[in-house]
Amino acid sequence: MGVGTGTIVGPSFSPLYAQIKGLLIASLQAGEWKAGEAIPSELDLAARFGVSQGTVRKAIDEMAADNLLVRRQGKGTFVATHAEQKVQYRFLRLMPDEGSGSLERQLLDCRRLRAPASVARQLQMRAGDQMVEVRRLLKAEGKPVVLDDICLPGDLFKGLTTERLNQYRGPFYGLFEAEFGVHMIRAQEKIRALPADAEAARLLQVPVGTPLLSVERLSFTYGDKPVELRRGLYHTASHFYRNELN
Amino acid sequence: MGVGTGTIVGPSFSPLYAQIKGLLIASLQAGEWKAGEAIPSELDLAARFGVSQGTVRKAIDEMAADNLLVRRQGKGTFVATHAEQKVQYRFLRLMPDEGSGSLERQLLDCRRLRAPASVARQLQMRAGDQMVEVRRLLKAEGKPVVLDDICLPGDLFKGLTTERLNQYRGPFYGLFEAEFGVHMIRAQEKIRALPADAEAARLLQVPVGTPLLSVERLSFTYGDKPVELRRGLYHTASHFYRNELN
DNA sequence: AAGTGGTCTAGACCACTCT
DNA sequence: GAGTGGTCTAGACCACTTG
Repeated sequence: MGVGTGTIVGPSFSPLYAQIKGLLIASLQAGEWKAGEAIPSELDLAARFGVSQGTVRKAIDEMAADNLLVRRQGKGTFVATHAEQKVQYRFLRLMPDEGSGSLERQLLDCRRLRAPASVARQLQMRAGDQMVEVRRLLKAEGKPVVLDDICLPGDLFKGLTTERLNQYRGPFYGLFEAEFGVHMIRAQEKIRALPADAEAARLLQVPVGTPLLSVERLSFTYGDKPVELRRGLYHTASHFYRNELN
Repeated sequence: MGVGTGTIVGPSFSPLYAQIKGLLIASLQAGEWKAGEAIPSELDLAARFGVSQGTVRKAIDEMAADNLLVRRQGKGTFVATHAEQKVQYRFLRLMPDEGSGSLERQLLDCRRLRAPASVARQLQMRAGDQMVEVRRLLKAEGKPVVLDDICLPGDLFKGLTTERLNQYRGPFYGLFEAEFGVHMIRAQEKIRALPADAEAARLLQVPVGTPLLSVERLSFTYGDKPVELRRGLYHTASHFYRNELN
């Protein structure tokens, strides 16, 4: 196996289960198991890595806590996916004041362009590299609620077109997994209150100057690689952003 | 011990470690160990409950993940507290665009009144029961950034006065633990964008109508009992609300 | 019945803190 | 050196799913 207790000078200690976790993440990253598929059983993995079941278990436990894997008793352990009913819209915190609140999608725009410096920096690209920009509305009962502006690295999303986006049922992140092999596993958001400018006011059908929630999201895939920069404007008259603090 | 595998009709199964966890939470709630104190060692608890160390371990692991306890290798396991440097402002997600961003507190008001119906309902009190209302500003480099309006049940916070609040160093939640034995362990927030009304505009020193982040927080103590309703108005010109999605 | 994840145990040893 | 939490093992048995 080649485990050891860490490097001579290094961060002093890396337990076996953490190393197993690293190997499993590398396999996910390499696409050895695809989104929604089962990974090998704990006993199989224990045999493969030459450790006990308990050690594999602890590695998988952490990955399940990180939402990288999903355990299902009696069935197996599966690669987490955004394309299933249960966790759909995992990253969307918008809730309606009343009602269930299913949202319709309306695509506004999808085009390729050169990344401006500010976007390139956050996505760790070079300024001028190709990127894809998608703009869309989310509507609740016909009324626009969210205006999204999504920036993606061009090299990872080569075949992305308006048609592909319109064909696909379910959230974008499901499409990104299935068609481009890009899994969003983590994101950070910066939230502010801003007045609607002319364009946002027109698209969201509110007066210019209406306070909107500005949600700037940077999403990461395996290895903390940033792969999406998204700016949402939320009209919070009959919806709110829900957050749980622990 | 009286463990068993659950009731005849009930939710079909309750593992030992979950029962241990329940007993430990009950002890916390009863005040057997106070905020910041050490609880007994894993071996002591295993002996007390008549189970193996591993079972106690799993119970404590979950409670540490829930931020109820803090493990410190070589020292022991401690009751989590809001009154220590490391996790200070655990529930405050406001970040400055640049700089470190230490905040000064300015108390505006602290008075007792009868709870209006809307507040009473959320705090599970009866309308007309006594409550305490605290209002305060948070300032960064002299400029007001947050206007908080805090509602607390009167019966739990009997001796709470302007003086006590002003004397105490550190976050309110530290005071609440030390003086009133009330631990906030979880909260949910509803966030909207709203225009500043006349009073908010005056206190936050912004023009009337300026978009503000409205953060409505309901905080819970052990047993999912709501014990604080807080409404914050955040001026997000040079600060933002930070959120991590997993 | 076979295979999966889930629980529980008992014991060994390691890493860290304090005295 | 003694006491604490942290890791790892091996094995038994339970709960759940599928054939």
